[in-house]
Amino acid sequence: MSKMTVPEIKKHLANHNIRASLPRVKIYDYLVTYESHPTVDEIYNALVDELVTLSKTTVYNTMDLFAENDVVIELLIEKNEIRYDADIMHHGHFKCIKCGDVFDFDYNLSNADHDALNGCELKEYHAYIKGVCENCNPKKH
Amino acid sequence: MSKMTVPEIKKHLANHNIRASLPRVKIYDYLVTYESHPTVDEIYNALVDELVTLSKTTVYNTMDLFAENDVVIELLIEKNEIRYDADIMHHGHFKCIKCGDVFDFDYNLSNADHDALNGCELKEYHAYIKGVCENCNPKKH
DNA sequence: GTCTATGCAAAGCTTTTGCAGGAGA
DNA sequence: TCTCCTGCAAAAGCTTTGCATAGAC
Repeated sequence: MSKMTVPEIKKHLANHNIRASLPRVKIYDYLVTYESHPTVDEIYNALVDELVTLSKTTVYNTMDLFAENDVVIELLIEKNEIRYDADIMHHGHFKCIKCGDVFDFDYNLSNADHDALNGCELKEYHAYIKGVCENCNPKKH
Repeated sequence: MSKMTVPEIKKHLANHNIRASLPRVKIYDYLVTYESHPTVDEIYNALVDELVTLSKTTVYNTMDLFAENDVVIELLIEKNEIRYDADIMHHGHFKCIKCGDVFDFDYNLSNADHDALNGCELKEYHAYIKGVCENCNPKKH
């Protein structure tokens, strides 16, 4: 059950100067459908059954292309691990250290007190919090 | 010119259940002296002239130990790159995409609007901003 | 003296690169 | 036809592991 139709995905990619191809459309579809902030490995494993000739090289190439063209954001939360988010709106990420799931949350870092950055040109805001989510929290009521 | 004396460093490490050794003291001294948020490679290269038998294995082991015992924070700003910060107080990092330098700035993510995290136990706050610093900004006055 | 840390060498992974074949315009 | 994309194989590079020696207490 996708959140975007294939023509919508094609148009969205074209708007970001990315030509459509089967791997690119399927990868983008996977990202917007599951919103699971997957790694390259997870994307590859999720799609290789359907796209039997898919290679990790293509997934790496595609994710780099998507990131360069602002179609996805690279999430750096755990070391030696890059996750991808197709929601490029300004938001934060919460990672549960028990179940490993990553949730979105709203915040506004640009309102924060960062006078030290006067004179700097700010381009990208990133924020994440680690902790224990409601489902994993034994204190939940 | 160090910001902490060797006895102070030894005591600080001991307070965090870390035994002193020459590599550990020198690495910690390097972190607090230069505040440059270095990578393992940069730490190794900076110290190997003085500690001629130093190995990267030791730097890796030491940084993992420091991170586990809350003596340093791991900064994940650029993919495939881990930087270390001996300032474990809650603060944000600004990385200049031109010169590559990383500066600290104050902020308070805990004041942010993140109702979505009600019920979650929040343990670590991380925030970073990328942009162009004052020195690299051609528009500076 | 005992236990722990160091550091060399080798292994293990992830990621990148080179390139030939194939798909799309 | 021409260009770009794909994906196999190999290379590269960072990080981890095993283990014998060295050092800390």
